[in-house]
Amino acid sequence: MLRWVNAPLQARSEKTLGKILDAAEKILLEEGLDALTVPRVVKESKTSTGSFYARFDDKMSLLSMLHERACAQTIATAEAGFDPALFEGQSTREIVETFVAFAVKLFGARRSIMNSFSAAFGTDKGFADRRTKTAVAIGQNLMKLLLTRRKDLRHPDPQRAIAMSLRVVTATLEQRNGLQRNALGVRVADDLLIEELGRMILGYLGVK
Amino acid sequence: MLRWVNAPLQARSEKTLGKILDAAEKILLEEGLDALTVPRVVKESKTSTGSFYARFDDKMSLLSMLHERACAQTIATAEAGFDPALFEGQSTREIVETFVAFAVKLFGARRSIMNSFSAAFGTDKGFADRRTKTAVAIGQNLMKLLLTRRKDLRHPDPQRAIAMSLRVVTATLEQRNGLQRNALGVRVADDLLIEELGRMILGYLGVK
DNA sequence: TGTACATCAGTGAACGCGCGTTCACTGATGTAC
DNA sequence: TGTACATCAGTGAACGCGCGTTCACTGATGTAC
Repeated sequence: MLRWVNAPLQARSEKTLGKILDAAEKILLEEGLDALTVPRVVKESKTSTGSFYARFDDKMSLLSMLHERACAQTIATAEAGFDPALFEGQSTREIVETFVAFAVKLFGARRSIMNSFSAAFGTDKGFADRRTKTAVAIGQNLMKLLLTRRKDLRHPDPQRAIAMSLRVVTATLEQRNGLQRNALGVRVADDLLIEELGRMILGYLGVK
Repeated sequence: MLRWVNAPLQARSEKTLGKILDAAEKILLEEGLDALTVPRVVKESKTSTGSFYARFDDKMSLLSMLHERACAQTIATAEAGFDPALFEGQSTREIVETFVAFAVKLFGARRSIMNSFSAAFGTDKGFADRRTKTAVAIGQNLMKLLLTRRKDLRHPDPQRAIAMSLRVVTATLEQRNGLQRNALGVRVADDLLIEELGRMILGYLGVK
């Protein structure tokens, strides 16, 4: 599973690995990918360069591991959150509204680590593959949930429409994060964004 | 206007400046911001480090100038393309469809230079300001055009809806560019994207 | 339980590299008389 | 028109810096008998 690290064999080094990962994640979250240098991680985690390279083959291994963790967590969240059993008795409209609100909160609460990796996507095969895998997994879960309400969707091709909806919602939220609080002059409030995105997606899917 | 360059006084240096800008733009377009180093620009433009620093105070000045040019070009394009006079006699539906198709082509043809700058947005005030200014300008022009058809829009707050539509369309296309050809496993074809985005926005605005 | 030794873990100075930038210099252009 | 000189333009070696990474070393832990 954790293929790119040299697995720790003693509790001591397990702890060091944890400290390194925590520090790296913190730096990534607070200051972005550019600030994530090995000297910085080492300093922040109160370890040493040698310890770092005893755990990771190179800097890329650290990035891969962080990305893998973030992807796995995201997939797990989607699987749990989109479980059809959770929505029994609720209207399709409510499902869509819940999905939108959930997405807004997820992207808004703290900038996802995911966003920090975007710079690496063009270059590296591993990152692109992991990102695709994650997107597909989320898509499949949302799809599975919404297709149980297929008869409530008036869009001629519900499957395509669901994929498109996911794409549009995540893109809008990602962009909003990137722009920091400045898109069209003002940062739109969460409530308003949820309302408008909800309206848009409900209309697009043709929810009765 | 070109505030951050030391203006060339002879035709000779004007030409050198042009070569530097062309090379920089090419590198940015083809290989992204990371590849844009001063040694690289100097080599590609067949000039020299000294020439570079005779024109630009520092590397940031080059980036600012490229960004300024791209923003100005984008604003000019929006002003020309969203001129209400161009759409006389056309239905509101056609306007929206034209807008979406135009946006897809614009982002798709060649990755906009704009996307290359996203990494610098968080850090630098100048970039953020310029980007905001550009977004506002595009928004105002689209707004001016669509508000001439206000009575055709059923959305309770057309102004807000237009701003939201612009945001969603650009975000979706930006994300598509970033993901390179890999979003939900497959890159959606232009035609299909135009169709679905068009359907979504038409429905959202409530075009009759 | 105690001792010897192999392995694991941790340290931090040092290296090579490519970056942004400077600078001493040579050559081209414009200006004054 | 010709000459002298100031200024503009261009060159490329060299500098300092921070990065990713290596390595020789010390200390801690586990294992064998």
